[in-house]
Amino acid sequence: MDYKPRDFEPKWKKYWEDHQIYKVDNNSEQPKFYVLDMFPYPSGAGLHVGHPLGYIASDIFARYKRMNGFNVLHPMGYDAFGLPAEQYALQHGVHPAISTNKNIDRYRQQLGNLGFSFDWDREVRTCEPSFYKWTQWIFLQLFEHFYDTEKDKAVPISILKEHFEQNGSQGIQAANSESISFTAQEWVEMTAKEQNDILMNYRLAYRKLTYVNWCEALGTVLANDEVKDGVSERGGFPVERKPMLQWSLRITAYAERLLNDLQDLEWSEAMKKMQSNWIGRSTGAQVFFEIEGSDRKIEIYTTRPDTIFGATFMVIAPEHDWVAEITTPNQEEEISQYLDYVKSRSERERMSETKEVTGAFTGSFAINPFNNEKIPIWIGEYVLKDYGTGCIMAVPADDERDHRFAEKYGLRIIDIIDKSMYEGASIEDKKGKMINSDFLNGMEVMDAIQAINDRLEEMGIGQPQVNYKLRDAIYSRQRYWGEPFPIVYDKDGVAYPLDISELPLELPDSNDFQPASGTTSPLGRIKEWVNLDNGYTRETDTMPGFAGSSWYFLRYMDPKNNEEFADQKAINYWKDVDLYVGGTEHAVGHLMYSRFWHKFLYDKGLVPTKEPFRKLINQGMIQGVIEFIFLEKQKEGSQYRFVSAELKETEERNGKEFIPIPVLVDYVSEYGSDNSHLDNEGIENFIGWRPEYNDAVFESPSGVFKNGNFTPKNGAVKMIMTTHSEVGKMSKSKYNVINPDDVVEQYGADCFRLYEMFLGPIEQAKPWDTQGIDGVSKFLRKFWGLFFDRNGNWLVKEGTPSKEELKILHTAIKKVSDDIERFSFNTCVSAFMVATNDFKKINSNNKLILEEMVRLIAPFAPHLAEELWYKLEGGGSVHHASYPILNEEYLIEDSIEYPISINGKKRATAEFPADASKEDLEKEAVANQDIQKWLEGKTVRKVIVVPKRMINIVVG
RNA sequence: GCGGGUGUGGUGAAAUUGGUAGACACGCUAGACUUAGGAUCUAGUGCCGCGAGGCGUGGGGGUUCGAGUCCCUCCACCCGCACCA
Repeated sequence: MDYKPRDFEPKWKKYWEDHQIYKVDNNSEQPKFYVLDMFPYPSGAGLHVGHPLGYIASDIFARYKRMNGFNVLHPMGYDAFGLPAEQYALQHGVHPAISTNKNIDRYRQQLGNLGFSFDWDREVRTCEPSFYKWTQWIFLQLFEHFYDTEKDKAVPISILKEHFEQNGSQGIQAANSESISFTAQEWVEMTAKEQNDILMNYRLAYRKLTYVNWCEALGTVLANDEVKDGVSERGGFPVERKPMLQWSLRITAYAERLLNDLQDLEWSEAMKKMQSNWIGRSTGAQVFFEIEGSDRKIEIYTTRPDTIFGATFMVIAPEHDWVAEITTPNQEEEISQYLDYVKSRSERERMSETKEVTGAFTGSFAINPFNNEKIPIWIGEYVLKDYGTGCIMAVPADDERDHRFAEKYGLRIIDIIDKSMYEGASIEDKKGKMINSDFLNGMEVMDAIQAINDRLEEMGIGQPQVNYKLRDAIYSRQRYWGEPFPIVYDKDGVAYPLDISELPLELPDSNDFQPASGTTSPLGRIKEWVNLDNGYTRETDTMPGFAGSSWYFLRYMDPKNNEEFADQKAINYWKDVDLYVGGTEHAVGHLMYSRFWHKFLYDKGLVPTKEPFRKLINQGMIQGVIEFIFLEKQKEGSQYRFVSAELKETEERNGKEFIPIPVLVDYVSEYGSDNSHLDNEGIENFIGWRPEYNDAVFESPSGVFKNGNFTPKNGAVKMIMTTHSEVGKMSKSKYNVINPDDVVEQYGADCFRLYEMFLGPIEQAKPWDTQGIDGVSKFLRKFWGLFFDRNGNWLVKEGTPSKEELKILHTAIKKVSDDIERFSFNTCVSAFMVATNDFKKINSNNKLILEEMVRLIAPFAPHLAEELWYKLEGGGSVHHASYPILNEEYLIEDSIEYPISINGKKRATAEFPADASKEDLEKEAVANQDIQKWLEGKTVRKVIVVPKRMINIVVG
């Protein structure tokens, strides 16, 4: 009987489901282990072979831990709200709820195909009211808290109110958007609206007029991490900066903790670096400058306060609040022209054209507090409104951008640092001796920074300050498909939270979910939902895609709870995620927000750990091969002409232009190789798929193909239309998606699992290669062949295993266990191959040995293992059996083959008893026949013996 | 520009603490079996060389009895960030 996975894989899937083999209990005496995958967006394209890579790895690990006596939480769910799901729904003209559910069903079926050990009873969907009730609830908790910078934790807003009533803003230590001061008396006399506005300045979830990333094409604002290179991450649409009244989360309050706690995480250095760069901590100083003819002082932030004597001008951001105020009448024209220019530029242009500095003079001057010199104040695009104070003192001698600006506008440059004693030091290195700097002269830069900071504080015009690049997270989206905000407004616009009894606030059903091109959200159009009987109105924006994913991992612990986001007992049992597997693309989005929410819940005593994800593994992308043929650029109405890759090369040199057209990989022969091409049949298929090219001419060195007729050249027997291959992301638009279902259909789920692992290290990107899978399939048949001969006869024999059999087995146990622990799954697979080959060689069919082998392979090939376990044991599930235990005794060798080297080059090998003494080995090695001829005429100076490893003879 | 990573046969890769480089596969070559082969089995397969032997982990240099592994330096590619004051 041959290995036929199709015969038994479905049977066991059903068995596992019927018998709830993977059900997880929260009440267990066993130690816990939480293995989590980043849950997928159920997009319309379905899963491709890249998605399961991480799921397979985590499933193997979960199964391994389970067999080792852990109570393993290994759940799966769907990140079903947010832009991708909604864009799909819009494109296909169906309601997002319907398309999302359809996509989920497809994902569920595809995932089910692969034999994962998920406890499906714990499935979560972020778009279900029972789930987002608690997303809304956590949002309200954020709304009801502020960040106490003294206690360094979140504290209820009621405490803040009490403080204001008694002391006003005096002595308040809280993270805020801007510093405000008022007395207790003033507070008490304020209207509800005024008080509310002040509280908004402190809430962890707050509403404020901010410059946001507005994406017209998507009809919504986006968070910073959703914008890449000035365009939206989803769809690549232009993004502009625009002031809007939006909800934000005060993640910046947690910046320091988010940075510091990275240190204890078992994440890759790259991942930690990405996060710490995103947080972007810098230390410097805040300095106030007087403005000539005004009693206001302008605040700047600098990391180089020591260079203040070289500050010959100031630059403030064009969006800075004070621009109008400090612009003098005769500069108004110029400034307003410049502002128009800035406005006309897209975010994209602003980011890509950074070499050219631009600006305009406001006409005002600041006063250098140390020498009373007048410093002209300019506005310039290169100063960002969001960072620091939106205003800098420019030191052209010590900053490249300031230098360019000064050169362009003819501003003064004063050298303030002598770097002559530091060869190769760059303009921005903090090295050198201060010159032209009054009381700082002669000091080293680092000392000067200290000295000037002290002086600033003495004079009361500044102080050391820490700054972060991290921005608060914009939390409003002007879209339909998201969690509604549990917020209502009175007629003054004061925001009130809904009571928990009113949660979930369900998303109203509507077929009018198109995003508006202006700034109103689709929900705003549902008047009966927005307007309440008491005259209050609802918030019409929805929450962003990252809302649900910021806490979903906690919900799996107790997914059906309707009283709490999860039962405290469950949370205290499962605590945190021990192993989290997912892609690097979430480095600064999801992973940052989750850590932030988790820390907030930690402050509230609702979770027992500071960090949600202890260990993180980033699976590499499985890339697809994209195949192109080339369409000649042509005049309107003329015939389509395609050429092969070679022809394109030559014709391009003659000035012709071509457009690469992707071809379905199914039509390409030998795809991914140097010889990838379309043959006659391939071209017919291509035309069938793209009928608009029905009459096109196809040309290659092998001939011409047109209307089904092939005219050969150079004696060719068929059309060879060479394609151009590229390796890239698998995507529907590139027609290079491989569906795991097809692979499972052909080879079986176990083979698919094993092959994806065998492909290479889990963290590495690698192209999908259709050829290699045969090797794994062959291995599975060989493994099966240890149990059955080709006629289906049972080969397994009872008896005492031989020493040799035990050695092969335990070598495999050691290798596989060690390699699972270090997430080296590709080498596990090769260890199985080695063991199988070895057993085959000695015709081993011992039952005790094979039982162990079946348990060893169970996490990798769960169906095969279950089938063989059933044949061996007659019942029970191998997945409830224990993992094989290594007995080192079986690995001990009687004799060892030593390599013998001369001056480090291997010249011979020889077998010696394992317990041979160093002296004997030395003597024997030198006496070795093969070695002797190398020693002729040489003197042996030294012999190095590393027991059980090697022998090296040093000659001179 | 800054930060991180990678570089090993024709290909995917292995080598866990400095100790036989290329395990395990794919591919390729030859052979066996077979009505057939895109099935199976056997042998071979880093490169150069008939051979003895030499060379070999991106290049160059160093430490060491011994370096893919450690140090210095240069190069290439990939990823992330990028006017952050």
